[in-house]
Amino acid sequence: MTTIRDVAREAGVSIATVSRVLNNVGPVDEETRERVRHTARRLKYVPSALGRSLSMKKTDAIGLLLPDLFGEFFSEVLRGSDQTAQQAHYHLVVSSSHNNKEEIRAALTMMRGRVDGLVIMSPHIDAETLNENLPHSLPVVLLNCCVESDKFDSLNIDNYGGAFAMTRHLLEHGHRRVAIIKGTENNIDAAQRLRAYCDAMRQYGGELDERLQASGTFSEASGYDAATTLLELHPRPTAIFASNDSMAIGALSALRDKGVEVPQEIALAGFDDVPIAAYLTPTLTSVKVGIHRLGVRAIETLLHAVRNKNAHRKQQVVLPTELSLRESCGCPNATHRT
Amino acid sequence: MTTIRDVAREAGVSIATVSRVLNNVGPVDEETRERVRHTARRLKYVPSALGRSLSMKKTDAIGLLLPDLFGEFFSEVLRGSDQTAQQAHYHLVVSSSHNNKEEIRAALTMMRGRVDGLVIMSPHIDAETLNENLPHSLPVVLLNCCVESDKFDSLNIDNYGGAFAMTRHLLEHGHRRVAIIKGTENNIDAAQRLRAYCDAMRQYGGELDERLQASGTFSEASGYDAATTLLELHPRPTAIFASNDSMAIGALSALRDKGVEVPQEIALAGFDDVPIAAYLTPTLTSVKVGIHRLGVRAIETLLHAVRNKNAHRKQQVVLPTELSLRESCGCPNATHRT
DNA sequence: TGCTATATTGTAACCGCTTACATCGGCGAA
DNA sequence: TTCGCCGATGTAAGCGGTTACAATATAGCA
Repeated sequence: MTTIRDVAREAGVSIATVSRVLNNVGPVDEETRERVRHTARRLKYVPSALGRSLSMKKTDAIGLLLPDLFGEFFSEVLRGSDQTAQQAHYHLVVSSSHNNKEEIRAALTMMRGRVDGLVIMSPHIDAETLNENLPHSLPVVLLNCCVESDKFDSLNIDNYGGAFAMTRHLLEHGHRRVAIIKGTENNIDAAQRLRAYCDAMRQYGGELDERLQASGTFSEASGYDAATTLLELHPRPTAIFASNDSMAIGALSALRDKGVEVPQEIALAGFDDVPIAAYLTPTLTSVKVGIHRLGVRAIETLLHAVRNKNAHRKQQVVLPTELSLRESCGCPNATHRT
Repeated sequence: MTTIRDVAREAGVSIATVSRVLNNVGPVDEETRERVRHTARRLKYVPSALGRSLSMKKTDAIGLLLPDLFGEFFSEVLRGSDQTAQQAHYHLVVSSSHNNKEEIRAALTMMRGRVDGLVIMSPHIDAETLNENLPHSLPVVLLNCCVESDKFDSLNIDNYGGAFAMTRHLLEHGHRRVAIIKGTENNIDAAQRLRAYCDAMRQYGGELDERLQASGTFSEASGYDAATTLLELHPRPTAIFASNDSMAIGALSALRDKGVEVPQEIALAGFDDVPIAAYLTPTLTSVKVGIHRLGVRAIETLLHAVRNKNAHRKQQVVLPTELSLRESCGCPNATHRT
């Protein structure tokens, strides 16, 4: 692999001159410039990002830590992030499936020195672990983490607001036995959504019954199983609120297999509003989060921190949600495809 | 940020000793070892990946170039890749939306020196561009690229075989007017699938009619539109083969909106067999590619190349496909959920 | 002609790490 | 005792860049 020294030798100049030419900095004689350019091209020279990073103390890369990569949710976050990072000429170093502190710790140290900043999406992390494993100077954006600290920028989905609004919406359809398919145990999103569901049920005359709270793990399969379980109840719930769209899709499948009409016999709603929600049969009512935008915002926030060398005032933002009302909840004038 | 020098100074040893302790290499007195370890911990020292990479000439990172990040297909490839890379203690540097040569070129040089190897998934790249922009020594695995060269490891989906089998399957259901929703123009996968469709139609008594070949771009929306167009034909097609699952999902949605029963009035099949295919209504018949496995294989192949310093014999592999027969094609004993 | 300002280029230090080689005691064998 | 060996540690040369500073040449000007 050709280095800057090879180019310098071939062009008969010093490495400083080569560097100057290639970075368009400092005065260089036009003829020399041309000669260096030509030599570099001839030798197919490409500067090593590594050497540059080391001496410039910046890597032009940012790390993205995700708990998982399964399903449309993460894929959308990633898409938004990649797009935004790329526009700013940054690279994305992705790392997923960090489901406990130890894995997170390992990932954090692995990223060390490799990236200029970090977007962390981890329902399991706490402020202490972060402080212990991150240099104070490294810009970090927490995405949907349950860390309450004004030392970090954070972006959170309004889980409570969204779930509350959706539960209330279902209740306003006249349902009283509204079931919920819960998300993964100990998951902060899952917990907040569940709490909102309970509060709304209590507040708007829903029938609060523990048996209406089925367990799930945010996967299609768990949604399928949960719905199957719920169908065995007497009396059956008349509406099901799945804590995310994947489980709603699984539930939908189960209901269909059992010959239950949605929304006529049982209404259904999800959370996240993934792109395919609008293409399901029936179209799926969901809590719109703006996942792609979430990724975009995360990177934007991080880049801002990077540019200010992390000396800026940290912001804790809660992104509002809205309801995407479609057929599955029984809305008469459902928006079909948005 | 503390460096190895800080630790050395604090511990009263040379940087060489610190390095030896931290890497468990060479003989070090037990007491010294303990002292260094303790100092490192006290100073919260974490070796910089950058410095290490530069001197070791390896980055422990591999690059993944994707054409896009939209939908479950890429998300699954990525998931398989990440999982495999992580197990081998490698990082993934992801970069997407490279839709023309220039963007690819840019991405290739950006990756330069940053990664130990590259997985390239690009329907648009050609061997020449690759050779010109990559050092000969850099291990590369081509994923679904239309490059015919024994200079590169490559992994290809058996587009032709899969599409041929699916078209044939639809014809064997008794359909003669089988329509296809084509993929993005100039896309190699799209072209191969179309060719197989035509061949199968010709060979097994299908009605070869250009109007049965609707345009699409691999997105749900384009599938929706294509199906809408196809429904206006007289006579209508009795089966639709979408070139990927996203378009099949869009088509399904369109058919339902028009009150067309699937599979009774029109049979439907997709390609890729994304995870949710088994959860749709009706469950979607598709060509199973094993997307996750594709990502796994790509990384495995690449790591093999990395370990052999790219001096191994390159292999061109075509991954077989199989049919996942479910309800949407009208199969009586459809596999429901696999 | 001598002096200074300026344009161009080179020298070398540094970024943080690994590692080949040198150094230095201490110990067993001749 | 003396020599060679070995274990423990330090020294310094890279890895591939950037850049402050020095050096040189050239031109402008008094």
